[in-house]
Amino acid sequence: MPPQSETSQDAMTRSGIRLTPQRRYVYEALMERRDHPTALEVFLRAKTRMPSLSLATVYNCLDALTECGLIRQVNCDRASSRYCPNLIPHGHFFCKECGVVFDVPLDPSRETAWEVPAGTVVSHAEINLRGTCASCAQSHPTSTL
Amino acid sequence: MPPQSETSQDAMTRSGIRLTPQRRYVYEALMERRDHPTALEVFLRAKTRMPSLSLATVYNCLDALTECGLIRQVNCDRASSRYCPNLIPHGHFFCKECGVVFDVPLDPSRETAWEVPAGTVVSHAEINLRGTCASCAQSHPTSTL
DNA sequence: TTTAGTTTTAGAATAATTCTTGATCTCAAG
DNA sequence: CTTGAGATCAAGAATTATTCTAAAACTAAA
Repeated sequence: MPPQSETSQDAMTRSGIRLTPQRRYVYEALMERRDHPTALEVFLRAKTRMPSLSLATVYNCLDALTECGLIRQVNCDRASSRYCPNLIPHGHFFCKECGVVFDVPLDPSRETAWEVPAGTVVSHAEINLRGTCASCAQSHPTSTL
Repeated sequence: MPPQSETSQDAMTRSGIRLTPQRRYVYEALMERRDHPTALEVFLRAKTRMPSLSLATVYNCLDALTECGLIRQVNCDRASSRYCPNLIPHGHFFCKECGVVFDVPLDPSRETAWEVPAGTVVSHAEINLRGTCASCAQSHPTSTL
């Protein structure tokens, strides 16, 4: 895990991959808003700054950035993968109504929340919540009893 | 949520969809082993009993069964969806080496493991663990220090 | 500079899933 | 019993996100 103070350059050097202009633009496109864009959305954002950029390169760059731990890939069901620059461990909430995705802080005691057989090595935990976000729930009189 | 004593017939009637022969074969193909088959694997299993069955119908049936709450769809990254007849709330572990998928019991205290904004309605929580299963970890001398 | 390895690009290919269409089935009303 | 509306099924086409391929461009080291 990269320490919070590490620069993106550091993280990539450590992983043995180069911080090319394309990778920098892709990373910046992801950092420029605190949302969870798809590869296509990242492509459209980054393309304004580097018109020669291709979608295949965006996929390559997102893979490279994910592999060196600078960003995270986020999946919900079989929808397009989304990408998240928040490296602090957290879960994700997906609103069924409006499609919004937001980070969900985790209680540090969550380590005890599951039991795996002895000898199992858990390297990554993914927590996805689905439901209705506060603003969508409000415009729905369904649960107002 | 269907009570544990409810038959599959009951669950489908309650949901207003019919328990057709195709849906029954698909459901039985899933129940016949305690694993997590893909739609294609379910198709191959069920086809031995009903050779006229088509893959599109298996997808339809799995959707119908998922919607009426008789089975669960399980996703890991962007791999094919898998299906799980275990209705007790639980997570899933995915082995990166051998691809095995198994159920992970959850600690009942997990409800407090995340914090969503006030007004958010969480209808479903998905917990996916990735790593190395016990038998793969054993054949790897990597963590033997 | 050569050279080997990495990266980018464009477009083709892949694969899981969904869609479309017409046939078939089911159930309830007449 | 018929009949008709709606649900379901099958086959294959279509979709779509993603990966692959091959050639060009780039980079860093010898």
